[in-house]
Amino acid sequence: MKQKLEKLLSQAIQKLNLPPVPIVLELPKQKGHGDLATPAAFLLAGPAKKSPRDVAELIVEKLKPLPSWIEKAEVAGPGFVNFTIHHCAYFETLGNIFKQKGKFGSSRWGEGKKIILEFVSANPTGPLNVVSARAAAVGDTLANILKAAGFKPHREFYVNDVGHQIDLFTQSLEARRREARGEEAAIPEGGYQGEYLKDLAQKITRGDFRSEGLKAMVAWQKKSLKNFGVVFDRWLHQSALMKGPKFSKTLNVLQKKGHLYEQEGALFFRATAFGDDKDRVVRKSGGEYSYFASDIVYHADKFARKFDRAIDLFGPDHHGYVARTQAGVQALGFDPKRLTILIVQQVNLVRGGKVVKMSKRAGEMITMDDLLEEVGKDAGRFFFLMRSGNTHLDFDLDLAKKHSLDNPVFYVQYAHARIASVFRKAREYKIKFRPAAARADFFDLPEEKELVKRLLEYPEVLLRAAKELEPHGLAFYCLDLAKQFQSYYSRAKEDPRYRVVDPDNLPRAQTKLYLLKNIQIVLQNALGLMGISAPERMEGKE
RNA sequence: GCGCCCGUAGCUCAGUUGGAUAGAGCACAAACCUUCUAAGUUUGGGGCCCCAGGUUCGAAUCCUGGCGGGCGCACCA
Repeated sequence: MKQKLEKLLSQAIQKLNLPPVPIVLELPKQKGHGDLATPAAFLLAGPAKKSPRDVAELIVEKLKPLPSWIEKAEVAGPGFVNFTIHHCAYFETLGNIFKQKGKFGSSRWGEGKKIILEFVSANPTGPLNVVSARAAAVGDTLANILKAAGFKPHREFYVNDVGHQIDLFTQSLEARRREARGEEAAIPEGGYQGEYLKDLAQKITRGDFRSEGLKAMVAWQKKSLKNFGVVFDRWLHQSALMKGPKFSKTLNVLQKKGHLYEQEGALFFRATAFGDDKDRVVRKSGGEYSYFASDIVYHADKFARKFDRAIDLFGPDHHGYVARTQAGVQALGFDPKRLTILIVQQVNLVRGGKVVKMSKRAGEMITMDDLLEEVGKDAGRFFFLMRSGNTHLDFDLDLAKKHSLDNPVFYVQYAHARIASVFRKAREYKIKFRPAAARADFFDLPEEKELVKRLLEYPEVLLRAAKELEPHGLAFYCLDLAKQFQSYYSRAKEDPRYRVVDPDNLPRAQTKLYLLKNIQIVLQNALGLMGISAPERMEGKE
């Protein structure tokens, strides 16, 4: 419908001998401004040497005679052209949604390109925290969104199982074991104090502490993520990457291109040549390679594995690494645009209106497992997805676990469940839903047209989320759609024309069931992408 | 000091890439239950879009300079 109108408009502009301009069609915010509007006349006012209003008038003239699906086209305001679309045309579009079902909203924008998303990638030294949970929700949902937009996404977790932190972890674990045997032992400076190491130290009976300890931590993180609905395609261990031939090969490439130099016994990468503020150490003077070295190799490996694009989600404490990582990729000769680094910002847990203070040292931590247990997967994911990833998030624990409709995730799920409930009611009345029995002439209430307009927005919302790599638009869309539906539904109390299940008027009932089914499809699609369940009925009333 | 992010209703935040009179939820005030789920809906008040310049038909949105907040600036990962 939109495309058809765009075409008509560009034809009209051509007939006026005006230069082609990109046609923008937007949904007017104001009621009374029609269903679609274009500001095209503003862009053409200059070349035409006329006022925007006059140009708009000319365009409307040239559009005549209007096709039957356009009710009217009028000039308004300083030069907008507003179109009112016949409600039958909206009814027709429902057929598309109904036919496409779970595919409605998908596109081929990504052209089947392979895209790797690396996220969470927390150190295997302890349980996952709430920022990791946020990264998991955002990363996983982005992968789903990109898939719907025509990419082939791959989820990867990079396990940093090498280096100083791992040494500390091993030493802490050993200290806990000696402690358990009644020996005197101290956790090393900067080591890991958490209680979980006490349990772990007792469980490990054979093999070496380092590898068994890491194995247990990775398994734990894997389990936490699975409970949150996030399953990675691959867990890549840094140690494996460093053992392979790729490591020296990649560094040789940098060496040959002259991007490395030695100074004071250390090997430096000339990151400043690519926009970073400092050159970065690749091999320390002690002979060990830095974390950064392995990260460059990892990114080279991503592109060597034929991924067209790579997306990294970094935690708030790593944003100083963005410039050097981009620099590394560029120095290796890859187009830096192929790598996008997103920052997942800090999470403040709020309880009773106050930020929950956490201290890692004192062991006062709320982990991802704690959060999941307290608020559940659905609320957890929805709350993380309500905000853009790169802004700080206040996570209201009290609200998230409320089983009432103040809770946005419940509100959306309730809309879905309510539709399911209407269908159950229809069966009680022996009304068998037949989509083909829906009729345009019973699709006549203004709210119904508005609802379909909302449904038609969904593909654009989804595509936009994919382009911007921002899932929060989807969450807001669900809320808007749910609200619009609830409002429509509620009118049945005062006005029988809004009642769906009316055994005395079967065509009307069928038409409304058809509309509701389409709303349900879109809600299911959106919730599905976010990894949130779409329940048939709401339970657990408090 | 340098870099990145942020500043919109009392609070938490949207704002369709520069469009019409800036929106939602919560909170506050009021109205509606012989119902397809009131676990709901409707209405109302509430704004120097941090400040000052600039760009143009038009700015919350873009540019410059400030102010305020967060984070980062290791031969740690």
